[in-house]
Amino acid sequence: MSQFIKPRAPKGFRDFLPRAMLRRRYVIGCITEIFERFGFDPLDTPILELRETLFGKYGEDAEQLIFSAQHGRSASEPLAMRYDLTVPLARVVAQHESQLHLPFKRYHIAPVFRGERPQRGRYREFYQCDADIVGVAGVMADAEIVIMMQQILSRLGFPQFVIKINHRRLLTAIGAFSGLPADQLPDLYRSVDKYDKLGADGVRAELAARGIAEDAISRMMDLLQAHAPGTASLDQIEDALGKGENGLGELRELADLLAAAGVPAEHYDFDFTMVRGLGYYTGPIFETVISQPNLGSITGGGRYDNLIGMFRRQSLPTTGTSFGIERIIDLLDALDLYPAELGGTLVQALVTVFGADTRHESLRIAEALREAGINAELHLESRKLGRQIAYADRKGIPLVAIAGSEEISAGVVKLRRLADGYELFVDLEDIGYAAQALLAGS
RNA sequence: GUGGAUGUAGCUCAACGGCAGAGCACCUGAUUGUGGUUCAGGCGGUUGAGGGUUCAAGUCCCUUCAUCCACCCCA
Repeated sequence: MSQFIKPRAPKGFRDFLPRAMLRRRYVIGCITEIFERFGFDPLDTPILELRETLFGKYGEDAEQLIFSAQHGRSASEPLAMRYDLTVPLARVVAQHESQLHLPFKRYHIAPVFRGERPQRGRYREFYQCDADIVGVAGVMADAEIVIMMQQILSRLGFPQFVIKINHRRLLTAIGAFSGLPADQLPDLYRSVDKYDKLGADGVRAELAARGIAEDAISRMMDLLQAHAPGTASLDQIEDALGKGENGLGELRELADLLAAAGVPAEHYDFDFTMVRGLGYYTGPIFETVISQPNLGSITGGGRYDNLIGMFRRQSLPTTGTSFGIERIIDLLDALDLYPAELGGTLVQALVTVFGADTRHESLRIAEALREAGINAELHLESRKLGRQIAYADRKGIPLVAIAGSEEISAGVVKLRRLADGYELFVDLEDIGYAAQALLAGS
């Protein structure tokens, strides 16, 4: 035993066996389909970026989680593994702008890496599914992102979900209104973000612990907790803050557009206690939380108009969202929301082999099935028939094609459907059609 | 990074400081051309690793590694 290396993936990194892979492919397929339906085109970028591309974008804490990736003998270019897909997007836009047409709408589904301590729903390598619109400053772009989020979450079959919407400028305005110094805004964000977990009193306590004045706390808590159906909560805030560059106008416009697009009112909600952690957001922000099994947020996004300016003289307005497919998959697992036909294998038919004298015929059967578009696996060893059928059964292959000496001398193939044991004989030239019919359940 | 819990067969878990076990899975046969049920048999372990206490350690102590949970942070 000790001569073997203990088989183990690195901490926070996972293998995906076929059954899990099929589920991932299903989820990614649903999301991709709707991204494309909304006019987004695919983009991919290297897993490694120059260290200087990533650093200075995420904040000090996050930077400590970036994996560096050095090759032993070429230390000339300091490299790091990508931490998200947003900074690579900004780099690509700045680098290839002559080849892109604005507005640039791209989606990007790829693994990213963070050196966090792993936990359920949190890994060191995980996929992000991002869709972003570069070059549009107006709320139409934000509205399209939210409309698309709503369609994807519905498509995945979540019975109930709420997209929380807030606005970064509104949070800033509330802070200013309450008399909070600008340099304490990050403290405000961090504490308010825990509202769901700590409750109003917990947030008050934490703000106080951060050294924020009592009267400022109570003034802003009243505003942050404003909650009323539809745009009524916006009215409450406006009564206190008045009109101005506080994001309220954009949120009203957003509500108007969502309603016009037919987004059901129960699927979105203005929630002034929702804060996105990342510092680069500048406008409307979005987040979806599903609370049944609590795995944290499954989507996150918003407007970040200044990020591209890190790579380019003039920035470009950008808005977008990210789907956390690892958590979505964990939720679909828990709620069992996969379509029934999603099994453990893609193989639709197993072609049995009796022995050396019949294997030519088995090869021809497999080929006939494949020509008919059926995923056919040829049994590569001539074990006894019961073993071969048992193999198909355990693997979840629905059909077995049998051609022993009896069938061969009669010029036919026997097809057996394992679900109900139904069998029929067909000519080789009809096998594709017959197999299709059996798979369809007739 | 901080705190807590847990590591025994491929998997889920038992075993008072006293011979390491069960269920499931796997393999073989009953059934030489028919799976899922049943029956019989079989394979499978340096109890995560290292050290200590003891006549004796899976069990107690220390160290270390890993996993899970909470915090921090996030998808």
